[in-house]
Amino acid sequence: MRELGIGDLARKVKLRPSALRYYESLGLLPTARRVTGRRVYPASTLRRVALIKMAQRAGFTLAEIRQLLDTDADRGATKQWRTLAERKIPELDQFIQETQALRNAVADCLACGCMNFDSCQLLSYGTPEDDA
Amino acid sequence: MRELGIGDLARKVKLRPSALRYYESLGLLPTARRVTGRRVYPASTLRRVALIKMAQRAGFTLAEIRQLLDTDADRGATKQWRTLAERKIPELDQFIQETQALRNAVADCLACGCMNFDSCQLLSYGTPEDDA
DNA sequence: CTTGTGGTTCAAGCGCGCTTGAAGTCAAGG
DNA sequence: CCTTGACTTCAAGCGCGCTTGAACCACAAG
Repeated sequence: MRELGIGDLARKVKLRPSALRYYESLGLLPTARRVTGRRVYPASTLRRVALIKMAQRAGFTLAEIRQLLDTDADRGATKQWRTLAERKIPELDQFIQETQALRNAVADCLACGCMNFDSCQLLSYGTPEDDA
Repeated sequence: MRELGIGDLARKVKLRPSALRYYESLGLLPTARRVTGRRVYPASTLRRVALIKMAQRAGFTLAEIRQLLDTDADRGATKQWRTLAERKIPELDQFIQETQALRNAVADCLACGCMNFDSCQLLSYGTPEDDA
């Protein structure tokens, strides 16, 4: 199976066809080949949608993802992508750290037997004593 | 400074006063004490807002965070919070893994000198060969 | 007293990421 | 032939997380 209809693709990537059309309209997916008016996708689209979903989970907006994926492959795009990527890596790092902290906090808090997250004695990070 | 007005609090936590009022309206923050009609917050609110923001970044909805923080501290709430927390920990773990993967992918891709994320030779993960 | 600053409530609006509805096209099956 | 069902386009709608605007209130400085 080297090609997919929009329904098949949607089922595989667990999105609705409408979402895929929406992505196309935003330039997140290249304009699909049409066969008697219907979209037909190459199998490689699976990978692309997987990337989109992953980036999305990591907090990129669809507009940013569009830049990352560089659908139109225009001349300056490579540099654009590099700039965005360089900007995003430290953001991702910080994000990962924070999420780790939250995960551990939740786990510790469960272990300590406290009533709820807010009242847990173990938690102290993240309280801004600092700035004005 | 043990108590804060809404403007002070907003400045410290880097949110707008409107967001704090909104949180209160959702039950995310306890109904603030009023002094001649105006909200006055104890310093502990800083910590609470920090928790809210952290949980939010980790992909919890405000409704879920409300449950985690258990504002109303009702009888069954402790169990509710534990259930939610237990459900969320593996989600957070998976999320962290995925974000790590993305971070590394972006970094590798930058290093490999490819044109863009989609065309990078190094990337192969995340392609669903599996299910129907 | 007046003006300014920063609060209050409430309802409406906005941006994002889709979804839904209306109206139409096409291909296969009974 | 006629239905069924999956698709098409386009515009409008929705839920979330706030923001904004209108109308009002309270205290402080000039």
